Amino acid sequence: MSSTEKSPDFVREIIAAEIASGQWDGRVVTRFPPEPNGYLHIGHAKAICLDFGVAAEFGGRCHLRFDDTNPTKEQVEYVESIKEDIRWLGFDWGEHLYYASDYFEQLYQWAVELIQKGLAYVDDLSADEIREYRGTLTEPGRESPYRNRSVEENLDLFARMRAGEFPDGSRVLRAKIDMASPNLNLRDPVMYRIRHATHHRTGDAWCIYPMYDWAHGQSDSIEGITHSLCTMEYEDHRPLYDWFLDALGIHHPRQIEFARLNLSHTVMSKRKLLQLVNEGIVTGWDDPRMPTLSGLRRRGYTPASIREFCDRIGVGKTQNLIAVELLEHCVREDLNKRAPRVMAVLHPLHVIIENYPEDQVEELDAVNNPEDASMGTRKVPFTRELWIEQDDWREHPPTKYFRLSPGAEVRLRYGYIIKCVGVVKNERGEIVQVRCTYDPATRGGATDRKVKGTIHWVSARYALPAEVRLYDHLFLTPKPDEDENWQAQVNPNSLERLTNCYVEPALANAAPLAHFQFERTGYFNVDPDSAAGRLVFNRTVSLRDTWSKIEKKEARSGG
RNA sequence: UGGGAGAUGGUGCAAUGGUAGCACGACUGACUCUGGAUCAGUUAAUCGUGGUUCGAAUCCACGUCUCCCAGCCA
Repeated sequence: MSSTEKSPDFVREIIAAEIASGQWDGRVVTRFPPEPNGYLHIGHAKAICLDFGVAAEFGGRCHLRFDDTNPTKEQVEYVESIKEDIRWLGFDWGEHLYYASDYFEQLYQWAVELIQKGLAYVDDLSADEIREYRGTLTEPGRESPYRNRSVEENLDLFARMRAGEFPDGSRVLRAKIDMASPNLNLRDPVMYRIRHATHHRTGDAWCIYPMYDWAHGQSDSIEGITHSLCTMEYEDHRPLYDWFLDALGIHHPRQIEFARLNLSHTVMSKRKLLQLVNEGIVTGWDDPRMPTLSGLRRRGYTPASIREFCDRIGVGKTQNLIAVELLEHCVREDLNKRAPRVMAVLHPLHVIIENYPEDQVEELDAVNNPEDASMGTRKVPFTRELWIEQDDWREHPPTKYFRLSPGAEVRLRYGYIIKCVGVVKNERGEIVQVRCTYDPATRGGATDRKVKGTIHWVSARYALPAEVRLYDHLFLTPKPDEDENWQAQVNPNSLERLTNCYVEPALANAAPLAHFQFERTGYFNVDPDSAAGRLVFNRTVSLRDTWSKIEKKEARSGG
């Protein structure tokens, strides 16, 4: 094994061993089974990369199957977004798009079969009574008084449940397993409940709907799935998964559980994400601060960076909390290679170059991406009046500050070396203008003069106004979930809108979602809110900032 | 006080009875027309106690701690 090669995770090890021993006829079929009750998030990306990745590596296939067994929570809007997000992430289910609802009739027939075998019964207990009869974690449950109805009566009642003769909640179909099992999932689990609700695909054809446990394994079986990969909380369900398949004597996939992804400074449960949306804490499922795939996409994350992230976090069984910094690292790494560089001033400060001719304009050559010469160069207009970053000028520079200050010199990126010769302040004593002179012999950096700092700039005459949205972690603490009052952890400053920014003219026609590096600042993309004449950018992630660390350290040591 | 699953640097993942390694982070330094990138280096870990063994992160025993399960959700 070469040192760069990653060792396979335990899931791939298991599958490889089975295939090597001749199981499954060498076929590997997996599935990604989302419920269309919300948008996909980065945690789903881990599962998608595993499900589709494993299938591809073993020459098999991966199905996309919507687990749509609960009409009251599901919507077509969600199925469309899920399909879009999976495609965007870079995976393809080909012909293999399925819905659990396609199997409702087969599931019904199999339920009838279990009734006939004496393995299922109709229960008239109410939901509350069923809970009461179920017992507790430490005490066994009790058998329902309806548990020993005749096969005929069960068949009749079940048929009438389907026919709509009974109101919601009046009866359920249960598997007859073991009310004393230490595994609660085996205490006669509910298979069907009555719900007179319109389903987004089957309409009003059904008023009884299968529960997850009853639908999932059998759907896997119908599709010939070999490996049903799911998260750890389903481990306790595996005995039930196996029980149904064995009772029916049908194709029996292997369920393997892995640990779900937890990411720092965010929440991942669909319930909580929905709450953030509904309560207006974010602007929608695709708010750039959300850990949803649509949010990450709008934020400027690339599919490759998310796939790389999923690859790096690995697949195991231990509960984890991945630092969001790793995700940020992955997107920087990817964007460093592909994002064109451009200059943009976020907090503008006016600079006048006193000895530069008023009417002169020079077109300076700028490199589009130093990491990739094939991306070429562009022209950037240089004029007497410029905008520079407020932070690139200090009246009283701290030590190790390499930028502009009274009497100091800096290089303007791709331009000239300038020297600060004065400032203009307003009545309140605020600096409104920095006066400089330039050295005409240093155009394009053509000099061996040593200047420590290089700063970015835009021409005041040619720059385009823009809005820039800066984002920070949605939550203040790494693990907001662990607090009952998780919403109190929301970061009130997770969004900062800068409406007075200037970008270089090359950005005039930037396409929505296009990625850029604003030199020395960070990676940004064009927000869909952007329009001609009203450019809007999102900061995907800042550049690594060594200076801010130095500054903090100096401040700490009293320097 | 039921059942299930886990525990390796700050974080995540390896090592499958034989030198505890990789990545992120943090910290040094080199280089640089981005205080970016790149390069070199440093830091830092086997939950505890016993046992088996020439040798234990790995096997055994007993503890400890964490997570999941009492939906007619998935």
